[in-house]
Amino acid sequence: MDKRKKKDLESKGYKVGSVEEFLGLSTEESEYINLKLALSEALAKRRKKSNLTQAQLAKMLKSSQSRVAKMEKGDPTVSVDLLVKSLLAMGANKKSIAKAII
Amino acid sequence: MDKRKKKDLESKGYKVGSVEEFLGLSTEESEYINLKLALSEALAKRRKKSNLTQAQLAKMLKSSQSRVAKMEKGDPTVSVDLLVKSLLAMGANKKSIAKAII
DNA sequence: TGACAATATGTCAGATATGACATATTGTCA
DNA sequence: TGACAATATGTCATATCTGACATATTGTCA
Repeated sequence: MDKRKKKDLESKGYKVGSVEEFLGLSTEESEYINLKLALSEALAKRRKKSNLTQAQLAKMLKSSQSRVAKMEKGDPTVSVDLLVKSLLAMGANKKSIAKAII
Repeated sequence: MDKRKKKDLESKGYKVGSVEEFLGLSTEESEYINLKLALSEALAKRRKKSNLTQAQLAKMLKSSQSRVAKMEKGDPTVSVDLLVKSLLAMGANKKSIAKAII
């Protein structure tokens, strides 16, 4: 993770640890964020493929447009749980989720 | 998902929808539970491979023995988020997580 | 350009997950 | 068997996530 990337993430609202930690190890953090972003993208892709607006999808998921937007943006207030449940609700299965993550 | 399985899950504290829903479709629910159980098992396996007790792992994760036990049991109060974060903290990467899910 | 649809961002009350603790159960071995 | 280690279960205050709403920004097309 380079400085550019860090700024990107911070601008999205992530706290990316202290400078020491950041310059040191913690692939752990970046792997987590990466995994989430992979799911986010999979969700957006699936929605677009289905020709749905965020508002329409939100209704299907019994959620709200704003939360769908946050999901697709990888907002830090969105959990992996919510992403996974949403993907499953859209017809994804374990296998396709695993594929999206790799 | 057969009746046996349902009872299993219910005995673990899951509410598996109404009878109608249960007898009908909702692969969605079972896929979610399945995915969680896959991560649970991966976690337990990894811990045992590392010859750690739940208490030792809990310390590493800044969690508690009881929560680790719940993670490994696939307790419904444990989120996919926590499972993923824990696996990453134990040295897993996206790829190995994806593999565990499939 | 303006007008309208779609998406993004900020905030918050209520819902859910979390670590921690107590305690119960199970496993192991002398 | 008893004693001790490991794991499981129940509960709760606090932390985090969620849907909902308001509103801002961006996209599109006549």
